[in-house]
Parts: sequence; structure tokens; C-alpha cells
Amino acid sequence: MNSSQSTTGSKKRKIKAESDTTVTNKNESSDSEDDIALSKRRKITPLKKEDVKKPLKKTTKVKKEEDEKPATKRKKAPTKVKEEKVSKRKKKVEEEVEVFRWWDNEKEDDSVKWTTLEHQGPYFPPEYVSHGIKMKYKGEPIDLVPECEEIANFFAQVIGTDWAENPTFRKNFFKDFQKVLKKKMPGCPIKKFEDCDFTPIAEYFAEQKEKRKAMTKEEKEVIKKEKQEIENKYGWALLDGRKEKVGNFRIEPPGLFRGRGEHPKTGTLKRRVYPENVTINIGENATVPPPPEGHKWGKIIHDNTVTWLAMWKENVNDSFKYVWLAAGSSLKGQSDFKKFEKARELKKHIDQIRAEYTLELKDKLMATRQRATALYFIDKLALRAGNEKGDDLADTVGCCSLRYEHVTLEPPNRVIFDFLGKDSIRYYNEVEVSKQVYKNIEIFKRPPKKEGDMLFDRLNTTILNKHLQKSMKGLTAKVFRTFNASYTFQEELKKTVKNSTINEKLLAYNRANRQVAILCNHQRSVSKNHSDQLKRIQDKILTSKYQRYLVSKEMLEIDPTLKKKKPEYGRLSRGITKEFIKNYEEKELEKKKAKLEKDNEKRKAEGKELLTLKDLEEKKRQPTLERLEKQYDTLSKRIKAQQLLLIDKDENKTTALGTSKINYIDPRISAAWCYKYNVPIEKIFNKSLRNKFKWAVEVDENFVF
DNA sequence: ACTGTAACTTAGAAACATTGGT
DNA sequence: ACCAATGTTTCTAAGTTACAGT
Repeated sequence: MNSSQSTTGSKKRKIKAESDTTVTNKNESSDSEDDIALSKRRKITPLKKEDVKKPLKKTTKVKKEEDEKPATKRKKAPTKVKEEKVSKRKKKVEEEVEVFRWWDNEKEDDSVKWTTLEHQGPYFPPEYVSHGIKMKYKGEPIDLVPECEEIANFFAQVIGTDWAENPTFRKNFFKDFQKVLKKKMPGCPIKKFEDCDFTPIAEYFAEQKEKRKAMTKEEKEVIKKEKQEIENKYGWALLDGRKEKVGNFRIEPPGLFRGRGEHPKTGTLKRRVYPENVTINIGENATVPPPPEGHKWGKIIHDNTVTWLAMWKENVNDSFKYVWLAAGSSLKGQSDFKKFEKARELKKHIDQIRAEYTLELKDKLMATRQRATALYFIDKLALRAGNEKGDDLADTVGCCSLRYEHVTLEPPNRVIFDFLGKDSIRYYNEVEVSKQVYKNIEIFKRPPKKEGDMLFDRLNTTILNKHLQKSMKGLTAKVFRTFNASYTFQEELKKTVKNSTINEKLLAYNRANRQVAILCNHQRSVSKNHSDQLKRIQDKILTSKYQRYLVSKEMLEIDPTLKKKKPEYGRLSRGITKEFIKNYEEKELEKKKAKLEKDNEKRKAEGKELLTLKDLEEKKRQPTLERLEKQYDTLSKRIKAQQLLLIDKDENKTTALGTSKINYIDPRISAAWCYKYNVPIEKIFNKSLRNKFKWAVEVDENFVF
């Protein structure tokens, strides 16, 4: 499924060798900016504990940010329907919205998450409506009852994608399809997947899609309005009397499970969820939302030690699904804040921890040695903890669950990691490690250990985390990822040049972001036309190279002795084929002709005589060596720039910056950077990130992670 | 220690919306 | 003005961790 993995995954990344085990105290270098005039500083309320003692006001009334849509969009409303809607929306925007400033007043104990809680329950997808389009079996149209037709639809929707070709997906789908057929349509002739033809349904869906695309503005408006109404109703909860946004209030619709990687259950039917399957969690005195007609809630509870509003059990993997508040809510914000504070606390202990595990790498107890080695990787490479998984899940690993075959040794001290991690994303990394670590891996891989065996057979995440708690309260393996990501980011940001332009600063910001994303191995699949884009740039590079070659040849014509000093002159680069040259010359000729025509038109108007290509050739003045050298130089520079762009583009195409920005990098680092370098926060945090991080943007420019 | 349950964060893909270059 | 590139939001899968029970 992850086609991107297998093909392009082998980018080599190197991390610095042993030198950085000698832990330098880079933490306290709080190079503050004393040289900024106070007037220039942004006035902000610093987030310091001493200042936190103003508990009088818990909430502040503020005007909600104006709707950021450009006004032009609104003016375009040609119909009455829209006019009306626009004015309504405006009114809503101008309403005063309460912002709960929980960060002014930290709570120590957060085991109780709320005292009152009201909400509308989850929103259920509409019941299935039959379309009556018949799939074919052995070429014959087949009548299906709605329950079966719906499942046939699920497969039809997948036709044309990789899923439809995936054998496991097909097998699991057909098994479940048959189960339902047998129950709902006894005696149904459908027996073999290969004889099924879902294309009539697929074609029907394609038509529907076209129709939807061709809808008029008015029709689209109506749909949008309906959607908005659902959001208005189900999208909000009242938590301790405050209006807070609900995240995923929609019950997941039925469909075929799309597991990632080689998931054994991919294609399995994910059944429709009914109110009877759902537990509602709500305040004791709150009105329980009415379940859809003719249904009852599975259970109603009033547990204020948890944050979910509704819960159900899903049938494919037997796991729970929850309805939670949105990322910008106070509950999520508070736990985010706690997460980063914990990571910052690790900073105080990290030297000690590193010293300890470095010692323990040589411990005579194998279990201790393994623990130390695993911790070394978690710390240095930001690997995930790596819980053991059942064989009804995709075979992926993290640090503790690494197996023999995932790690190879290359003398004298290189370790090569190659395994599938979370979401079956490939982790490939060549790392130089300390002699001791290298030796340890050698020992852990010693026969009779073989492929399929655990590398750390005396270790699991529970043992590791238990041990970590001894160094710091609440410390677990995942804190290292947060810590190292945020810390790396802060260090990388120091490369920002003070007096550069905003764009250059943003480039520095994104570079730092990318370093973190690379550290955490955050990848994204390469877009379909990515190779086209690269080819275009590569073509430009080749063109420049060929031009440079032509220039160098001219130089050699003037002074053949140059060849001795500059052997690269007159040498064609690899990749420049005869075809390429032919192509290039043709294009050049075209260009010349076009230009000539244009010039001649002008000349005609001015009454001058017309020119031919030959005339141009003769008119060209003889270049000097000096001039040619300059040209050669310019071209070389251009080639370099283009090659950089190529690398940049390629790396960005496979690296996803969002995940680290959202989950790993302490937003206060970003905010402080903005203030320090005078970059508007909107340039780095979009609307939803500003909302998610509203607790963080109030730091001052001297914030140090 | 081992297993299963529960609750939460983290993750990439896909759908959808906006922007900006020709 | 069009449409491809890019950015944002939604969706839900896949992790981590704590903890209860055995």
C-alpha cells in the first residue's frame, strides 16, 4: 500500500558520532536580546508562575476575531439566500465570545476534568438509501437487498485504487460480504469474488460525482447551510458553563476498514454504529440528548475524571472510539501545556540520565545493558517506545520491539536501521555509534539469535518506563521525543539571521522545522506529479550545464591551452544525450526564429530592411575570453542554485512538517522567535494553530524551552 | 510478570478551500 | 480567468501509557 516507501525510502541520514555523548551543557545558553529597544518589544503578559496569582477573573470577554475570509468573497452573493446567510453570519461573529484563560491559573490536580458537562451527543450518518443499481455476477445483473447493496457499494468506491487490487483487502471484504449475503439473501448465487463485477455501481458513483460538481451555486449553498446547521448543533459542548468546540462529533460511517501497511484485517467490513452501541458521558444534571428516533443509548454515565463525551466499540479491531473536544479546547490545551512542561523538566535531568545510561552500556547484567542501549537510541534518534503487538495487526516496530533483522552492523562503528514504524512508515537510518553501543548490538545479535528474534529480549516498554520514573516523576519514553524535538528546534532556530528579510527568516524557521521532522521521521507520500516537477528542474539543470559546455568550448577555441588548467572545459556532463542536444538546438532555433520574426515586424514598421537568421549569426560579435569566463561562472552558480532547489524540493516532498509543528515543538519557542525577530505570528501559525496554542503565544521573546 | 481494558496523543491520507502564476 | 499548486481541515488509524485483575 505504501508504495512510496519501497521505492524512494533510502535517503541516507547521518548523525554525529560519539562526540555528543559527552553531554555539553547547551541548555542554559539563553542568549537574550538586550539590544532591542523596549519600545520595539511587543507588550505581552509573561507566563511566569509568580505572575499567576490573579485568580479573580477566570474568563475575559474579547471580541472574536473577524472572519478572515476576504470581503470580496461575500460581496459575490447574488441570491437572496446568500444575502440572508451572510448577515446572519456577521451577527454571529460580532457576538462576544468568552475565552477561558486557564493558563492564568494553573491547577495542580487535574484528575477531575469538569464539574458540569452538557452536549448534544454524537451525530449519526444518515441511514442507507438504496439506489437500485445492480452489480453483475458472472455477467448477469443481480438484485441485492439494501443491506447487501450497501456493502457492494463499499467495494465499488474503492475500484481504481490500490485497495481494490490488494489480495488481503479483497479476501477480507468478500468474506464479510458473503456473511451478510448468506444471512440477508439465503440462496444468493454469489460464491466467488472473481465473478463479481461492481463496475456498474462504480460508474453510477462517478456519474453522481460529476453531477455534484456541476451543481449550481445555489444548490451548493443549500448543502453548505445544512452542514453548518449540523455543526452549530452538535459541534459545541458546555463544559463548566463554557462553550467549547467538539472535535469529532460524527459517528464514523460504515465502510471497509483501510488498515495501513500490510494490515491483516484490511478490507474487513466496518459495521454501522447505532445509538445502542454508544455510551454517553454527560453531567449528572444535564439533559441527556435524545437518541435518533426509535433508538436508545447503550449507556449513560457521568464520569468527570475523563474528557470524552461519547464512546463506542468498533468491530474490526475491537478498540474504542471516542468523541472528544477539539484541539483548541481548554482540556486539550491544558494537557498540551502539561506535556511541554514535562519535556522541559526532562532538561533538568537529562545530563544525569545520559551519564547513567552511558555507564550502564557496560553493565554486566544483560537486561541493564539492553535497557541502556535502547534508551541511547530513544534519546539520540527519537525512536518511539515500541510496544509489542499482536499478529492481527500490521507488523511494525519501535525501539523496544526491534528485531534481529531491523538492525545491521557495518564495521567499524556503523549501525543501519531499516524497519517499518508507526503507520508502516519506513525508518531507514545509517548511524555512527559509540564503540560500546556497537559492541552491545553485536552481543545482542549473537547466535543462536536469528531473524525474527527480539533484539532486546530482556526489555519491554513497561520495564523501560518503570526505570525512567526513577530518574524523574512522570518520565516515559515518549517524553524524549518531545524533548529532543523541541530542543533541536530551539537550537536550529539560532541560525536565523537577525537583519535578514522576513522571507529569509521564514526559510530559517522552516529549515529548523524540517530538521525536527527528519529527526522524528515524519513522512508524507509523494504526490503523483512530483516526478514531473523534479524532471522539469532537472531539465533546467541539464540545459544550464549544456550551455556552460558550449561556453567552455568557445573558450577552448580561443585558447586551447586552457584545457590543461581546467580539464572540465569541453567536457559534457553525464545525462546530456544526443537527443537532449538535438532537442535543445531545436528549441533554441525556434526561439531565435520567433525573436527574428518579432524584430522584423518592428523593422518593417520602421521601414528598415528585414533580417535573416544568417544576418544574426554574422552580427554576433566575437566574445572575449573574459566575457566567456563570466558567463561560465554565472552558469555554474545557476546550476548550483537549481541543484539546491532540487534537493530542497525533494526533501520537502517526502518530509511532513505539520506533525512536529502540531505535536512536538513547544509553541512557545515559535512565539518567542516571532517576537525576537519581528515576524508576525500569522506567518507561522495559521488560524487553527493560533487557536490551539493560544495559551502559548503570550510568552515573551526571552522564553527558553 | 502477564494480559486485557481504557483513555488519551500522534499520524498520514483524503477531501476540501484558497492562492498565485500564466 | 483559469487551473494547478499549495494550504487547511477532516477523518480515522495507530501509537503510548496507566492501571486493574490474575
